[in-house]
Amino acid sequence: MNILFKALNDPIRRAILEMLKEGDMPAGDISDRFDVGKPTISHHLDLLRQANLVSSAKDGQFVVYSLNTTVLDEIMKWLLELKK
Amino acid sequence: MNILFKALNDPIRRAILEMLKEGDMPAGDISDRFDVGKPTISHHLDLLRQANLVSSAKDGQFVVYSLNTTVLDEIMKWLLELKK
DNA sequence: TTTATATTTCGATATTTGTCGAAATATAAA
DNA sequence: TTTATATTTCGACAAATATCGAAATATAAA
Repeated sequence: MNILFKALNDPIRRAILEMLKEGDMPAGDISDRFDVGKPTISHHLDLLRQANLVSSAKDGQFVVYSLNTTVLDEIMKWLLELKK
Repeated sequence: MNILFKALNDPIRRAILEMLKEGDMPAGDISDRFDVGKPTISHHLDLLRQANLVSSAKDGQFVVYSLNTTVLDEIMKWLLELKK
């Protein structure tokens, strides 16, 4: 829960998730769309993976990232509980 | 959106929201339930108010805080969009 | 008016976080 | 095998954040 909110608490990471919604993407392509260095994006991707919001798979020299939305249910459940 | 996720990215602030779900509460009573100082809680309450997650009303010498769940819709909408 | 209680503001500090360039690792292409 | 491309790891640094004690502010009680 903690790590989930932490992962979502950054505009770049949220934008990455929105991008991955349109389809899987290698790290480099993700990086190209932001004005920060590759090591920074790599770090953001690492946090997203720790939160289980993305998964990654190696494809040749590329590392392809995919969105995983199932963990979002946890947050939604928490939010809905608060609204009850 | 940014400020909302930021406000939710702290276990104490989330616990405060859960407490306020059970009913309005003055700052002191909230503070009593945590192992951090009153200035710290005051700061957390300030962040929650900035995010519009709580409102406060003065009642004599007390400042009573109330939960405001309407802004949570914004997050839920964003989460649902991601799952589409 | 003086004293007590409730809360916030201020100033300082330790920790966390986002960022970078350089170096390391891994795979592909020449 | 050498060179090029993709990505991550490392080490460092600046900015943001959580926390505290002391002081300031506001209201209530004596």
